[in-house]
Amino acid sequence: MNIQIAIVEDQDKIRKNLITRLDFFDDINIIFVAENADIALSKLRSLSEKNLPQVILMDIEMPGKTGIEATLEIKSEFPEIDILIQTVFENEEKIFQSIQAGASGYLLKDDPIQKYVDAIQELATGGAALSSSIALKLMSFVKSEQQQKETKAKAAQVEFSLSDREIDILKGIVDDLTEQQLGEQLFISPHTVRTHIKNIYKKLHVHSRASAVRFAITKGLA
Amino acid sequence: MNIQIAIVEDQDKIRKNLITRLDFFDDINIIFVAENADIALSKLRSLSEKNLPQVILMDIEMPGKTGIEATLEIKSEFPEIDILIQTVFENEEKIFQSIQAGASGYLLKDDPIQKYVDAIQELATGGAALSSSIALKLMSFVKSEQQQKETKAKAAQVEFSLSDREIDILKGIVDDLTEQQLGEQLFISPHTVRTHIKNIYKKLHVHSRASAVRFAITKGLA
DNA sequence: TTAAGAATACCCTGATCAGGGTATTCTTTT
DNA sequence: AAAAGAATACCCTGATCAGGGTATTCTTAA
Repeated sequence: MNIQIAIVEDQDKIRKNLITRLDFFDDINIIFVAENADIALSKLRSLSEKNLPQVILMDIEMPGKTGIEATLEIKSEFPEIDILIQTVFENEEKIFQSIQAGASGYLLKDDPIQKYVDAIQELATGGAALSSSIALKLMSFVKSEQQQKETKAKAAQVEFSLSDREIDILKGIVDDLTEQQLGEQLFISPHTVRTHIKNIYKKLHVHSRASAVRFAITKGLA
Repeated sequence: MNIQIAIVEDQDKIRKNLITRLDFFDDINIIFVAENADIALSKLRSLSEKNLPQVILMDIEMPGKTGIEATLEIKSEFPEIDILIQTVFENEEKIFQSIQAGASGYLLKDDPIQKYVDAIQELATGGAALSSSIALKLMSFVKSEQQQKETKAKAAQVEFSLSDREIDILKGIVDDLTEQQLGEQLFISPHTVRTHIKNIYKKLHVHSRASAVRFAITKGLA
């Protein structure tokens, strides 16, 4: 099948290189090339809907509007166009920003041209495309997103050296139990609960249940 | 470069199919094949460290231990082995579980064999490999993960119909201000603060600052 | 235009909390 | 054997909170 694409890239050399290498593939038609985001946008606006590119190859580092800003704008005006970000740097921050902005893929500039072609084809058929190192970063993000919560809790406990018993008490505070109720639940005197709470406050440098709850939840101890 | 792999797959047909198709590639050596997780584990244990496979192709749907459980076990015993999950279903839940368990890649069984080879090579060189539809799911997860946080806060405010002023008060509670302090900060009488707090409690069905803080933070209002 | 909601303000009372002590027992570490 | 930390328990006092009212003003929506 034939895929219409556009290229947005400020550097002459890279742009020309891309064109010649992609031109080699018969099923990929480069319908326009722009050297910055604004030119790209005005070209897009001048096209009739049925002549729009399906995929835009977008450089991330550009003078003026960055590829991320351009992606945001293009996606809001032309949501059906898939954007394939290309960059030389594996900057984690930028990767997430691009995804946020609505990019459908992320390639590194030293990926072989076949990768580009594969990626373009996958985007055109409704998938996403990621360089393997980018995929790795994404996966570790997803992985840590969960694990961090678990690991973090123990780290916080160690950092503030709360004892196991104090964690019990802290959880009770988060659950909004009175000293009385906590005592009953843990089979200790409410006086003891009070003592524990005082010690917890000292360790966490807080002076109220409200801030203890805030601490516990934000540190993942709840 | 030569890559040593192993295959864990319960279905005879698929297993044989994989073997013949992968055998075609000279730089991929299948050093063993197992029909379930336990057999795979014992084979791994019988090998000396330098003869371990670099990559294991793991079916996710298997009788007995699932591919996810197997991945967890293998990764804890042999962390340096990369695991490439393969499945027929694009089950979101399973994808995340696999990543959690430590898988380095995720393929669909109808991906062409070249994808398998590419994926194996990328894993062997330290990257990750994802089918394009899986990549898409991952990206939307990452995307929504951020956006949800923003959207959620307003949704919660609407859901519990807290007024803007009540949100001010709620934030003060999270910041551990007394009624007195809150009054000074918002230029209103502490009595008024009290009234607002009572109304907030009624709307949120809570009866203390601690639970209000918990609510505010977990709903993203803080 | 009338009702409802939001923001303001005040009163009262009992409950709970916060912070200050002190003390005993047990385990663990030095 | 001594010191330190953790868990237990009790006392006291002033501060703050929670929940129950009532009331006025203003805006917005029915």
